[in-house]
Amino acid sequence: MAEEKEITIYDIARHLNISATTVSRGLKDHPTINKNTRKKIAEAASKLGYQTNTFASSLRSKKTYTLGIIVPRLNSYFVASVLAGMEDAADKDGYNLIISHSLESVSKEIQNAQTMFAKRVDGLLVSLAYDTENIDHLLPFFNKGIPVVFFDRVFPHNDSTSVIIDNYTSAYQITKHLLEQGCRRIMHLGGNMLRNVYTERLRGYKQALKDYKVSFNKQLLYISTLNEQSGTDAAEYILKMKPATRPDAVFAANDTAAVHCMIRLKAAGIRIPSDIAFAGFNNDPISKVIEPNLTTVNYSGYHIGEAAVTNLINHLNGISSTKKTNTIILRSDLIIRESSEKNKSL
Amino acid sequence: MAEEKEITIYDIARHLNISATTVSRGLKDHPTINKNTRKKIAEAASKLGYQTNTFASSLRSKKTYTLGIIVPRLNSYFVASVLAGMEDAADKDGYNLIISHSLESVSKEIQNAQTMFAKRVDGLLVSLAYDTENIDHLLPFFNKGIPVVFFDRVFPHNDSTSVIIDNYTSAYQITKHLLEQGCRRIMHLGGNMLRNVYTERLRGYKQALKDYKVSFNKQLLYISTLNEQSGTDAAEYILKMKPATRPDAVFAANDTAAVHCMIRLKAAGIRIPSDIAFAGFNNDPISKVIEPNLTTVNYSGYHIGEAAVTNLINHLNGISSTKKTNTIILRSDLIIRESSEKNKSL
DNA sequence: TTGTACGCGTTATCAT
DNA sequence: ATGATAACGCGTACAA
Repeated sequence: MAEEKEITIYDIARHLNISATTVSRGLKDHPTINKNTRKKIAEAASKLGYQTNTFASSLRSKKTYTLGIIVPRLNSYFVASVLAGMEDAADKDGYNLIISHSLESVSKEIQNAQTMFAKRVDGLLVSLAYDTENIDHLLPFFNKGIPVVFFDRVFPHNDSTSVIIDNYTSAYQITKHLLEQGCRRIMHLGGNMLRNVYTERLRGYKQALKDYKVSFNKQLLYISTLNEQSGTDAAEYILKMKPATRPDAVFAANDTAAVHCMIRLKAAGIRIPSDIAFAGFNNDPISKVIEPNLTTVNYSGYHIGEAAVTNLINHLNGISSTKKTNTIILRSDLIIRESSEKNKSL
Repeated sequence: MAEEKEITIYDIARHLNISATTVSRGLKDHPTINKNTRKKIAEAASKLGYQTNTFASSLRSKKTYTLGIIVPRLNSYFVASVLAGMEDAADKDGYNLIISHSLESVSKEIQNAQTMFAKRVDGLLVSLAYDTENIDHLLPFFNKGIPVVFFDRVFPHNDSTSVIIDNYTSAYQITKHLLEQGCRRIMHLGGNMLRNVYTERLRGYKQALKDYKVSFNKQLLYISTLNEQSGTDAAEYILKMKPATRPDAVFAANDTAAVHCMIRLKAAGIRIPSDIAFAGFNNDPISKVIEPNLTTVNYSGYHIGEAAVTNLINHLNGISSTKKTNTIILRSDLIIRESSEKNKSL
């Protein structure tokens, strides 16, 4: 209840019989301040319980030490890992995060971008919504010179850095792996073709087929939102096919779809991997729980988040420029588990 | 590169030949402003591309429209759901979230609290770290009258609201269910006894045993951090017991521990539920993937987050007081799946 | 090395 | 219904 007045640099100044300017400088280790005075200022500050007023500071300096983050959805294990990495990297340099989600819709994404802009974030980190077709809503940032870093679901843009993994190669490897297991009718569960991650995974899939002289079959491409329901639906789609034309393998663009497709197929008596081999993408916790364990691509959301923020902060500090480093590609590895080991099974 | 100057209310004022005061009032729908002037102001504002400077506003009004959130860890499905609920509720009233994680350690939690305080958040939402023993680090908030809302992992405090579920009753119900399946040697995998959620779950477990005249056996209580490794370790612990003294059921305080304990036991040839029945807590996605599907307690992180933020904002608006509503208990339901249906199996 | 004086953009107070 | 003015707390050009 005691509405105590805030301690300001003036209080410290008065306390020490020096000027507020000196206090201001002393507090941020300005080079021209006497070591002794600086020490006295620090002591007085902590004694009086001084706390920098970030608004006053931001108002003057135009710096907020706040980064804006827009993710498609908060409740996903991958996104949560990314945020953890971002928070750690930001914290290390004294930055805070303002986080919002687009719920996979452009309109909310636009609104979020406006909020971030109004809040004057020092930089923006974005993973695009499912249906975003252009990035006009980010123009205010570009025009004002506020750095934007895309991660995972990126958009080609000259002045921005993108932090991704090599989706093409990973998809290629996983498809190649299935081909080497003897699979020839490999179905692909893909996502929205507006998003690089899904087009690249499809591209890798197609290229692998080509390299193995397997022609691409449109019937074996199933595009969806890749959620639990989509996985189940894909299974129904497969079950409706004549047994002879059914796929002998499924490569899903994420683990959620793969796993729920598996569950439905298993319930229908399909054996995995002997009838149909499976592979997913993400190395989600569920991939280690499903039986048989799911072959997938592991990549660290944590490191993506960390790299994205570190790059952004470096840029803010003038250490690196977003023009110089346009794309950061993080490692991703194929993890082979029983769901695709056709030769070992039985 | 074009470092354009920001548009201020003075620019609008000049544009319309009125005073900045009027503009300020018009912009926020102050009652004493002429409808017509208000309209003109709004038009000029959008025409000139005006954006409120939140720092200047916060500096003057002492209001930040920002809520601080401290969670134990970001990368958990439950936490992610909570954040989604919080973000939606906050967004509805124009509030932003600054999110940080304690990584389950008090020291980081203390540091986070200081940052939040320095950033002058209007309110704080906290779920405590694993080893937090007191909340002295929140005293600055209490002293300054900044409302604090605890959620999930709460701490008894008179001036704060807690948003939780009835962990005791849920644990009681789940234990009762196992007892009714005929289980008599029910093992409990519990968490840190500093945290309400785990003490309450243990309490419910014990009470159910008592009501069914089953004496509590210390050997059947396994306290851990409840992560994947802990689940596996618990399984090893069980496997080391003489078969005759092994539990005939396991009730874990979260799904992660339950599932990974199951996986290890299954690998050792133990049949579930016939040899050992299983129940978890959380209704995590993995509970629907493990075979047999895991009996658990479902409760919505989303709603917890939503309720916590809504309550906090209501309090800030003076609609409700944290003194009046001290605890909000959200519904949670027992979900019975095959992992515990002893009578149906075989 | 330290101090003076002013401005950042908004809102509260008091006046008209 | 509108305006003039000061104040919020800090940072910096300029001065000493």
